[in-house]
Amino acid sequence: MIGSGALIVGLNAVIVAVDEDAPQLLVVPSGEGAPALPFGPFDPKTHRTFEIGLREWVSEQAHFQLGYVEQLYTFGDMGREAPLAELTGTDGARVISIGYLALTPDTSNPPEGGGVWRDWYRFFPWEDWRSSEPAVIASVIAPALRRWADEAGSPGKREARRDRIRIAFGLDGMTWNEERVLDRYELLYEVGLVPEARRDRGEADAAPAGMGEAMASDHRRILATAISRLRAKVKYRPVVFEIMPERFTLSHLQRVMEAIVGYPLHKQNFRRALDRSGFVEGTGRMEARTGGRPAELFRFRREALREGPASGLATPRLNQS
Amino acid sequence: MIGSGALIVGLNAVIVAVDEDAPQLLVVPSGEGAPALPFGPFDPKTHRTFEIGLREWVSEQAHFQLGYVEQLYTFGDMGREAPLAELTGTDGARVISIGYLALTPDTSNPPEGGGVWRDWYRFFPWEDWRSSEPAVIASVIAPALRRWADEAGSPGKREARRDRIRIAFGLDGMTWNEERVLDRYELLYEVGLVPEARRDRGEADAAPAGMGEAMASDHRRILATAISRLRAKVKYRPVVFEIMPERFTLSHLQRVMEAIVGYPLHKQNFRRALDRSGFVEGTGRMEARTGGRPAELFRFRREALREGPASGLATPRLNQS
DNA sequence: CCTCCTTATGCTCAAAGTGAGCATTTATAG
DNA sequence: CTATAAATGCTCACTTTGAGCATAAGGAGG
Repeated sequence: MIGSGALIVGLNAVIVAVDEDAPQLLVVPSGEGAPALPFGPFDPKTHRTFEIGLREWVSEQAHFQLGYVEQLYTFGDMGREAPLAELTGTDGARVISIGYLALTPDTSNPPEGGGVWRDWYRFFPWEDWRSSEPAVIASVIAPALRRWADEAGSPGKREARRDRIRIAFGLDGMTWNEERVLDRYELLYEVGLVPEARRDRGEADAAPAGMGEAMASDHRRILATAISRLRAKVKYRPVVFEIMPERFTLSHLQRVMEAIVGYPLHKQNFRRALDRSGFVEGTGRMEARTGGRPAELFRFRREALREGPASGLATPRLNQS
Repeated sequence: MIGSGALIVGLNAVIVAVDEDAPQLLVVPSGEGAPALPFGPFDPKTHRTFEIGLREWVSEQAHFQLGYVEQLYTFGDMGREAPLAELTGTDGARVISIGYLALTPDTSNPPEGGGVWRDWYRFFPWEDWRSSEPAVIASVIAPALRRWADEAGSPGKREARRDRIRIAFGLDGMTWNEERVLDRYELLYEVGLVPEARRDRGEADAAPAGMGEAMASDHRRILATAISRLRAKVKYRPVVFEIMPERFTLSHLQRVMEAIVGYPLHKQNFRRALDRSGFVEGTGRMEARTGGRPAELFRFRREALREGPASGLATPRLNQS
């Protein structure tokens, strides 16, 4: 039973690293089998700030030191308790959780405590447009969404649904906006295309295949929020360098950016913009294992932050194929 | 187990409207005299979501219907309780507050319940660069900050402080970045230049004059967060129209944008960009009371949201004077 | 050593977008 | 009828983008 409004605040961390080709996410096993985001309670008595609390239990639980950390959003919709109860052992109380995004350059360090690194596109297959439009969209998502739009009660609602679909997934001539990760997930959830939706409604039948791996509770929603934020942020603040090693080649940096934004970049134009930004400087050293001409190793110029109105990196989309 | 420290979640609303020349903020009186943001507790038993809770008590307290609402940030640093206790009558418990930004077009509606509309630059005089660089910066802020930098223990720290100052206030050749409202407020707080800093530290001596009106608790920090967010957001999402009336002249729209971003815009270029964006369309009707040639009344084209990758309005800065 | 393949880097060109400012039009106030 | 105040129109030089072609420098295979 809910006491006199018992409230528990949980802290959720979306911990991201990028391993050349795949954006990696730290997940921990949960009771129900579905992976979960690292989760820890906020203790009002001992934690002076949320961030301190977060760093503390992440270092305890995952033996992992967080670097860059940023608050995402506070989730508190009713109905999240049931699935959360198992995770936290806090039956009955209202749980609200504050999501955080953390970036780290090291995936080498396999976190202890049961956590594992997982490609985030495993949870969002429709978000990876690097090689081409993900097949699930045409084969599963678009048809199911259109069916849902057709089922709407009135012609007005039908149009509203169609618009939402067009905007979220860039269908019918609209361009794909990679930042709408959360919009897309919420739409899929509402339409019942992701396993979590069926689970939360207590429905027995399974969601269609190919819709990504489910996560515990509403963690996939939190992850979607994190991806949206990160995809937007790399463009207006040089946060990518938080997940780059000390030295890197420009191709490596490009692959990391592509892994994040989810689409291929035009190499020459990416470099030109990078060059103008002044964010990187050559070290003179070379990386030989490229399989072709050796590439120069670059380094992030921290001073650049003090020079201009620190923006992010350009992401010139590569068109065609 | 989870610390059983009592936790209370409060909801704070930064409710903004723009009255032609001044961005208006809804404030309520607080016990200590300093104005406060409308504040209400989140009731875990009856409020299904935060937003519902927020709308509910705003409509109860201020007899005011909120339109556009967006979550800002969750504040929970320890040390906010003392000043908050008076406001909320919740002594002893740890209070965390979730800040929301709400936009509304109507200031005509003078809110009941003791709330009043106040120009937000009253609380942030140094943020208003519309007519010229605010005098306080050169007369009070810059000298005090430089003094603070000079007092640093080591040369390294001194440089770090100087950098922070340069970046936050755009001094020494750096350009003023209007979005760093929160950075600036936090710097001023840390240095002790705003009344709240002295109050929170229990110091008796007053902060320098001209540093804006203090607010209750950490409300000025929340307001700074809101301004930062809004200034950034108008540029990448057409949220301005949430505070515009149904019909408006382009000059009116420009004045509202200027009120928000805090600097003057280049009229012709602003219009050209607006025109290209397709966000507005002429209605054919005219507004006569301009004091010069009558201006056409325009209207927001909601459909525009469905056409492009909905961005915001351009803010071409007007240089010189 | 020579040739082919692969990835890194350089450079060019046209189209689009920006920053500044001059020029016209249409009211209102003497 | 004239001076003023805004609203609108339009130009021009300069940057920034979008697309691609061209060259350079390793390794692998003959």
